[in-house]
Amino acid sequence: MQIGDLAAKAGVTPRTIRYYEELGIVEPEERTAGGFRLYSEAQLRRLQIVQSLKDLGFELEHIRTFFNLKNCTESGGSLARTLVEHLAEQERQIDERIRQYMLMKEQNRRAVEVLSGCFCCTVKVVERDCHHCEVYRKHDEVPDLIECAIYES
Amino acid sequence: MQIGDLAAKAGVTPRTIRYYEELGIVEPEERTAGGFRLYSEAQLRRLQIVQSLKDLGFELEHIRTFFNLKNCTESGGSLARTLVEHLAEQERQIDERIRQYMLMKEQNRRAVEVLSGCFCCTVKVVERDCHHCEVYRKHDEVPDLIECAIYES
DNA sequence: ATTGACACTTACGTTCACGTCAAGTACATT
DNA sequence: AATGTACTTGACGTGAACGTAAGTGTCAAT
Repeated sequence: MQIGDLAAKAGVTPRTIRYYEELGIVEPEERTAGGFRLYSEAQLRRLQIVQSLKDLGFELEHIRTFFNLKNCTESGGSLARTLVEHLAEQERQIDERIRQYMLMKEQNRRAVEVLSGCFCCTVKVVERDCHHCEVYRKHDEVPDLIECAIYES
Repeated sequence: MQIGDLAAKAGVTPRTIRYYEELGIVEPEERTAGGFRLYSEAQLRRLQIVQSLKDLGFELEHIRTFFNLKNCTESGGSLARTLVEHLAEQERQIDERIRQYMLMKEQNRRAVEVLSGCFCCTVKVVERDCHHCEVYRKHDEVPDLIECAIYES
């Protein structure tokens, strides 16, 4: 399988594959006498794994270290532990990301709530009876829609 | 308040503030005779709003148009809808990401389980007589990423 | 008046994940 | 042997959000 075929199957461009090779993420299984890269299903699977990891928000450098981890045989029997440690660290990062997303979600929810429920908070319009706007009117400020959305719930 | 003070209060660098000014997001309230930018609490609040919007995934260019939109009366109430739509889409993406992370966490947990309990599961070694390996091989349950780590080389 | 801390503009540098040429080479088919 | 397509390496380009440096000016205080 040449690089173009692999690229098509993996849904990426040849450039992407060469870039990954440059980073040490995917190596061609072999080369033709003329220098053409040749791949097998194994590389396709690896590319798919890379896509998954990318979708999860991991950077290519991180992905590379993950793949390299298993190529380091000198650690001998402790490799299992190394992997476990790596995975533990990964889990901490996942937890942190989930926490961040939860926070974003909460902010998001509040923003949507305000924007949906408070139609008086439109451009340059200050309704007299709107609680949200009232705060701003007191300070003689035209309510900023976005301010209102983010901070007043 | 000079740019350095504002930057400190907003938790950004002066460069960032100048950059925002360049983009038309934050203008100094006035300038000294010598050209120093002077700010008030209003600009601090706006910077905080920008941070919030950034956290919500908006790009600076997008943020700029939002701020500009509120100064243009003809947009009427459509700005609120635009924002709500964006936030709804944003929420879907957040949910999806959280779901993915949860999946990954589960995969991770199982991988740690295997690796901790089964020391034969080192790189390139899948012991035929290993109970743990056998179980996971039978049920084809070894998670993708870790399968790669354990079974491939 | 001098110092030191801060500010000013201009402009090039950085990171990430590739895109996009360019000039030349290889492979498969006719 | 000729053709057409895909491949090769190398190098420069992209965009978002700033970082960093150079050279110079300003402000408040001593």
